[in-house]
Amino acid sequence: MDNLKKALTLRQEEVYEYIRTRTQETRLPPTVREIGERFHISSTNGVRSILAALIKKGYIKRSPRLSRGIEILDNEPAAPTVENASNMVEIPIIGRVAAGAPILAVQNLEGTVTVDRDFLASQPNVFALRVKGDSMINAGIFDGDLVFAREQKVADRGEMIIAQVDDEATVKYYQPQPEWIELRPANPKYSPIIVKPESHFSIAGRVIGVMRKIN
Amino acid sequence: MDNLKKALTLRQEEVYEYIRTRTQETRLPPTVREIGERFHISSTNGVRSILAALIKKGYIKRSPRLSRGIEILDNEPAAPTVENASNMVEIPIIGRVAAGAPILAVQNLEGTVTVDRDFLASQPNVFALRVKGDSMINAGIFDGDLVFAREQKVADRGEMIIAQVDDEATVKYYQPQPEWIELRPANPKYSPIIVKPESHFSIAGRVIGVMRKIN
DNA sequence: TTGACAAATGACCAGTTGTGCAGTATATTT
DNA sequence: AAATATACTGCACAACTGGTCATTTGTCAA
Repeated sequence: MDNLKKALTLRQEEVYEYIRTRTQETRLPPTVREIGERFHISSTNGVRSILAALIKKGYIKRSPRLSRGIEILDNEPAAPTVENASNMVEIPIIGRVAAGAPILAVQNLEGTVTVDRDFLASQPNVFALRVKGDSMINAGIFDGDLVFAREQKVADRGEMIIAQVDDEATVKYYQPQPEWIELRPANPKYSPIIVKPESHFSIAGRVIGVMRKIN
Repeated sequence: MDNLKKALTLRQEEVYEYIRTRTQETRLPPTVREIGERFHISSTNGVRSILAALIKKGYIKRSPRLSRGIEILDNEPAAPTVENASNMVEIPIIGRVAAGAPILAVQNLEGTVTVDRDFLASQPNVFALRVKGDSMINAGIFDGDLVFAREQKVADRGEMIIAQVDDEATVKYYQPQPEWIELRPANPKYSPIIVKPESHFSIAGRVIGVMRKIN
C-alpha cells in the first residue's frame, strides 16, 4: 500500500520538487514562508495546506514547531533487504484534532512512525498521538510522549483510552457512569473530566503502548 | 589530511564535532541555542564566541540572520551520499549482564528491536535494556519497559544513565560525590545506591528513550 | 444543486532565533 | 605590564517562524 504513492496535484508536485531540490542544494530545508515566497503564496496557510496534503500522501514529514523541520521521505526501497520491511508497521501520528472530524480523518496528520510489529503485537488499525500535558503522569505518560492506540469505539471500564471530546483528543482512563462519562486523569493535580450527554464524545481507541524520547 | 587547518581548543573541538554529527544525523544544523543547551551554556553569546572562533579558523561558515545557517566546511566532498535506503535502525537488547564483561558483549544480547531512526535521532551505538523493577517509576519508567541508551562512558551529574555495577545493569540518575558514586532512583520507596570505589562500576550509556507495551 | 476538496487570503499570536550591548574572568602572547 | 584571545553571563530586541482562525474561490464528481 505504501509503494503505490498517491498521485500529487500539479501544485503539490511543484512544491515537493522545490523542497527536494532546495534541501539538496542548500543543505537546509526551506521554511514555510520561503516556500510561499517562491510560489508567490502570501499566506503561510496556503503553504500549509499543500504541506498537509504532502504529509497525508506520505511524501514528506514534519517536526511540529521546529524551524525548517520538513523532511523528504525518500522511499525508494532499494530492492534488497525486502523482507525486513515486512516486519515493520507504519503508523500515522495524529496532531491536533479538527472539530467534528473523526480522529483518523487525515487533516491533522503530523507524520508517521514506523515501529516493530512485535511492539504492537501486530494489531490492526493502530494510530499514534502526541501527548500534551502531564495529566497521565502517574501512568508513566509524560508531556511529549507518543502513545499508540488501537482504533476501537468501545472500551471496558478502567481502560486507558484516547477520547475525543469536541475538538480535543485526550488520553484518560475510561470510567462510564449512569448519567455521564467520566474521564479520569492519572495525576492528583487534575480532576476527572465529566462528559455530559450533549458533548461530542467518542472513543477513538485503546492505548496499547508508549514511546518517549529523552533529551 | 587537513593539516592546513588551525588548531582548535578543546571547547571548539567539542562544539565543532557536535555541529558536524548533529547535522549529519538529523539533517538539520542546530540553532545557536540548541548548541548552548547541549553544552550547558546559558547565554547565546557564549556559543557565539565559540562559533566566531570556528569561523575565523575556517571550520564553519554562517549565513547571517538565517536560522540554522551553520555550515560545516568539509574538505571531503561529502561522499556519494548513498545513504541508508531504510530509515530503520536495528538495536540490540541487553539481557542479563555477565560479571566483568562489557555490556555489549555478545553473550549479553537477548535480541533486537528495530526502531525508526527519527525516534533515536539516528545516534550511533545505541542499545536497549529491559527494565526490571519499579525504581524509576517517577521518571515514567516502569517494570518491563524497554529503555534505549547511547553508549558512553561518562555522564553529567543528574543525567539518567545505565550503570553497570558488578554483574547488574540498572537505570538510575547519576550523582557522583567526592568519595563515592551515588545512583539515585526515581521512587521514594528506594534509597540511593552507594557505589564504593572497590566495586566494579562503569557507566554503560545515557538513557535516550523509553518504549512500553501496555496489556 | 450540493458537497467535498484543493488552494489561497489576511490578520494575529506565541515561541524561536540571531544579534547587540555591557560586562566578567582567565589564560596566553607581546 | 599591556594587549589579545577565549569562554562565558545576562538582558533586550527585532526579525523570523510556525500555528490558528475565519473566509473565499474554483474545480470536479455525485
